[in-house]
Amino acid sequence: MPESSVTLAWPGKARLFVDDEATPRASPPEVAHTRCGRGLYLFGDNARALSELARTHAGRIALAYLDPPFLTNRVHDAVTRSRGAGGKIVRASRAAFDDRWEDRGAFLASLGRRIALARELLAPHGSLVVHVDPKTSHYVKVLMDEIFGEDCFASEIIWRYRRWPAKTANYQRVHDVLLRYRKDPAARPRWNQAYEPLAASTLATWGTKKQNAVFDGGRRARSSSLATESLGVPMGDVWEIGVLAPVSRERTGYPSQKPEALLSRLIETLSDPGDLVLDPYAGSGTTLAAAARLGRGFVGIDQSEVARDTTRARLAAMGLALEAREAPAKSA
Amino acid sequence: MPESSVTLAWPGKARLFVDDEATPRASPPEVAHTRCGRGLYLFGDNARALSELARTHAGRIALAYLDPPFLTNRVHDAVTRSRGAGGKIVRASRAAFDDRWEDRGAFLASLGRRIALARELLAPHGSLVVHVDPKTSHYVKVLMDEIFGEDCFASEIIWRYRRWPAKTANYQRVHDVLLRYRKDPAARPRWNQAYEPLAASTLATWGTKKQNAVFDGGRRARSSSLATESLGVPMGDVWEIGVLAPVSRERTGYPSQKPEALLSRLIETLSDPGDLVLDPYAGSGTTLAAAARLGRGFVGIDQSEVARDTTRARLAAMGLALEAREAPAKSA
DNA sequence: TTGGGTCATGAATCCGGCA
DNA sequence: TTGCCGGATTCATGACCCA
Repeated sequence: MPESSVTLAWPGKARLFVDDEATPRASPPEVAHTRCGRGLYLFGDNARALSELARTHAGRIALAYLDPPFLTNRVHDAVTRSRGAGGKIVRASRAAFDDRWEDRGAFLASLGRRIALARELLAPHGSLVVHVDPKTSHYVKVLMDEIFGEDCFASEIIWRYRRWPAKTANYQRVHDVLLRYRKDPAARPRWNQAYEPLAASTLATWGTKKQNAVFDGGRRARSSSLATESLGVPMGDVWEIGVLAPVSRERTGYPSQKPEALLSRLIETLSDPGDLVLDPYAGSGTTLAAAARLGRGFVGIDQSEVARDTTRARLAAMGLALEAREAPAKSA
Repeated sequence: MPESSVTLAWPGKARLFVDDEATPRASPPEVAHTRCGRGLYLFGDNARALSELARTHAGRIALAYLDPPFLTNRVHDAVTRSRGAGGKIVRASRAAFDDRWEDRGAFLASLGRRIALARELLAPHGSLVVHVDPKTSHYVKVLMDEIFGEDCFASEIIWRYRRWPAKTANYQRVHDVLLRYRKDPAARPRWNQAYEPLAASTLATWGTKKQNAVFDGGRRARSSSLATESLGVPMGDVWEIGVLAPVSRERTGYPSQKPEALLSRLIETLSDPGDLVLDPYAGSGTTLAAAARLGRGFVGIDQSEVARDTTRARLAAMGLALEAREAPAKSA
């Protein structure tokens, strides 16, 4: 069956793989490379940075995590708090990233190009995860089917969270979507099996012991309970992880910050210690922090000064310093 | 922003609204209309049946639920169990529906045409829900954005279930996707607010009392706990509902049968008693049974004899009989 | 150290006021 | 009329304090 025969079409789609694309803002001309422990941080436009990495990191990335803006058509601010003279808390906000686009086509062209560039850096056993919301996920999935090939699609992961209620005549949105693709479905993938707790109904009937399917002359009989402890159910594709609490110590003030628990689960299951994790939309640096904590190397990219400063402070708090700049590689 | 500028493209997409489409099998030539209490059952090709309904039911449907095949490229069998001579259980299987397609384009053309036809039957306050899996949902969503207009998109509902764990080097799939669109975003929608239980952490801190945000001259002050009981948190778009247990009383043997709890939630929140619910892929009749139980009228359509027989038995068990055939309406 | 009670506050959505 | 802005609403949850 020719599965990839259905694709997205829009005026100007050809821009997708052209360097001179319509980005919301002028990008800084050069990419600054900085070391940080076993990690690397690139300050500059991520498309340009990914192109440069092709010379040094092709085929070396175990996990690429992309958390692009969600096509909100707004500028998002970072909020910093400090104590003023009278002990009063003073709030300041700086633009962290610009999520305004000419139209959906421009958004998809920009994202698609970066996905394709990041894909080139993946090891055969590697995978790439894109984090989106349920308004954009469908377009992005069809685009990724075209870029990767549909047989490389691995999972639609649902991140389910709880948050403040809003009055609306609709089911309230309480999930994000993570799309995972593999570089090469023929290669043995990186995979560290994780488990989640048994359902309450299972615990009531079976306790924490393993169940064993019993067959009676080809027919299914009542399962028996084994002496072995169950590890739990294999991790599913719906993850219940809390959003960052407003007063969480983890919170940096950077908008759209993701919880480290989410990234830790991805990194632990999809990479081994010592592997390299890539985040081209590094933002507050959650991916890099989680990777470092789990003994993985990392490559982070962002073009926003607020993002760079936030990440630097965050890694410094972990004892990792962004070192002095290396000479930027000449752009290709 | 011209949002609908991105659409799906495939060879032969023009077939979408043409009557002579590529269906996997020849469809029966006529549609048989049967009454059933306050309900209506149409036996025959659902595209033809929906066209016929345009003459009698245009603008009358509060909720259309479409549970099409998931592009599995297989024939799905219904299994019936009966006791044979020696008291032994004898199993028989009959083909229930054919889910083989020339390619994805043919599948989308067929489904899209039926979605467009069902849309015509919706009341202004009505909505249409398509039930798919995470492999097809993305294509269907982009198609529906084109049919309805993107501002009519209401929710991506995640149905999360638990099932027997399988060993696989991937996150196990434990969810289906339901896409909801509204006919007219300007009309006041049918909406009966439902609630789910408060989170454990909230119960621990606040009990079952409502919280109240307090503002002190524009600035945020400490929230207070009110005397009023909280109703719980408004229903979200991730629903945890068990699949039918293999031995459930509800189970009919029809493949792909959905739990009545899932349909009941949709019907209760999106329609009022006395409203009409439509299911063009009626299958085992879950939607019709749930609608009847909740005091809604229904219109069911299916072209499979197994489906019709299963539905008839199911409704009969509820005290509803499919009456003798009416004269089929002449096709347009 | 631990556990219970209290504190602080994010950000979706609606609505009313005002330009 | 329409569109923008800011106030009101409301759970969720880690931090913090104290015994």
